[in-house]
Amino acid sequence: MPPKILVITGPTASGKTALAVELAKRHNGEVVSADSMQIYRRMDIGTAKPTETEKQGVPHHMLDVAEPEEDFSVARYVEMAADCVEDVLSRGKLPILAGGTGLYIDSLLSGRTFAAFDGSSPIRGELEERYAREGGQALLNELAGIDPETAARLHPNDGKRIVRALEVWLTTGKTITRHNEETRALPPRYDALTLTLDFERREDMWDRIDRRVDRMMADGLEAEVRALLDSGVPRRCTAMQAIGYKELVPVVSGELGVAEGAAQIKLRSRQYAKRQRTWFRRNPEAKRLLWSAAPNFTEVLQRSTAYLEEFGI
RNA sequence: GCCUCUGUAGCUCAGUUGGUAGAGCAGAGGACUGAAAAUCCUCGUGUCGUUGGUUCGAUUCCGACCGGAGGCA
Repeated sequence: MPPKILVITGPTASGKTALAVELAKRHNGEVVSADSMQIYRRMDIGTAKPTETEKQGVPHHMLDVAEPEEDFSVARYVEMAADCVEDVLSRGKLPILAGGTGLYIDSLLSGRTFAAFDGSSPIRGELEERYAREGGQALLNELAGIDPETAARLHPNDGKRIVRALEVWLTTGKTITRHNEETRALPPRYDALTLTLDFERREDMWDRIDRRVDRMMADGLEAEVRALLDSGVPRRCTAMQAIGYKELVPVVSGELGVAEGAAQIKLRSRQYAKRQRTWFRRNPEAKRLLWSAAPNFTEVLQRSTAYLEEFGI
């Protein structure tokens, strides 16, 4: 039986950080972050990275492990996070995986492997160029001759996935369909109890998001973005695609008003939360913890503890 | 007070030479295997401001009225 771990997830601003810390204190745990943007250093306010005060002395892993100008990836995340989890387990403590990046969580738990990827190879760049020049349908037709299954499920506009499917074929000689079959057959790496936080009514979630964005702006998010740009972080890198950052680039350069920028962040956060919910909904095993109009932390803690006992942690 | 423009989907606006209407944004649902806070797909009936008139038929033409914007006094 794979080792047991606890997973806390949910849409943005649903209280994952606070619950993770509370449960860590009660169950001798350490937090392993599962957040695709909190991995970057110097991006604290906009990613809602837990502060020292919020951590309450509980060790946190997978925060600040990359520079903003670096290109991070799921594969790297799984590799590093797995080491963290092993380390926590080896010290006899409970790993608590907490974060909102569904792909990272699922990949780590399932023991999924990723097809080889050579960052120095020109293959991806060439495919992207062909996609731009010849169009998605042309590449999709080509893919259909190699991997008809993948070609059938991809849309001509889904450039990213078409390019990756061809890239996997060209670099490994194996279709991505074949690779997926193999990796799905692997046994799960961990036996996870997943707690999914959410709101009963989405208006309450929107409220929380709005208030959080207001606080971020008051805490100096604009200055944080400016500092990143001033230090030479490229506008087009992965880190600058984070919500709260890309919206403030035009504010820093004076092309957009602060109020308009903040409104954009709120809007994009709501849309992001919706996508997260779609992802989490497809895990039928997860225990859902819903906030009612007035968040009741005591009750959620009680229920979490009951789930933990039932699960045998 | 007079003149001009304007009132169509939650918002911004098209449009119908008279046969009850459609885009963008917002919103909803879904997908997702090395960018994932990314990327991609699907979904558009609403007293066409109100009320009379003309007409077989009006959201479309005409009048009045009620909002809004601008101009002249």
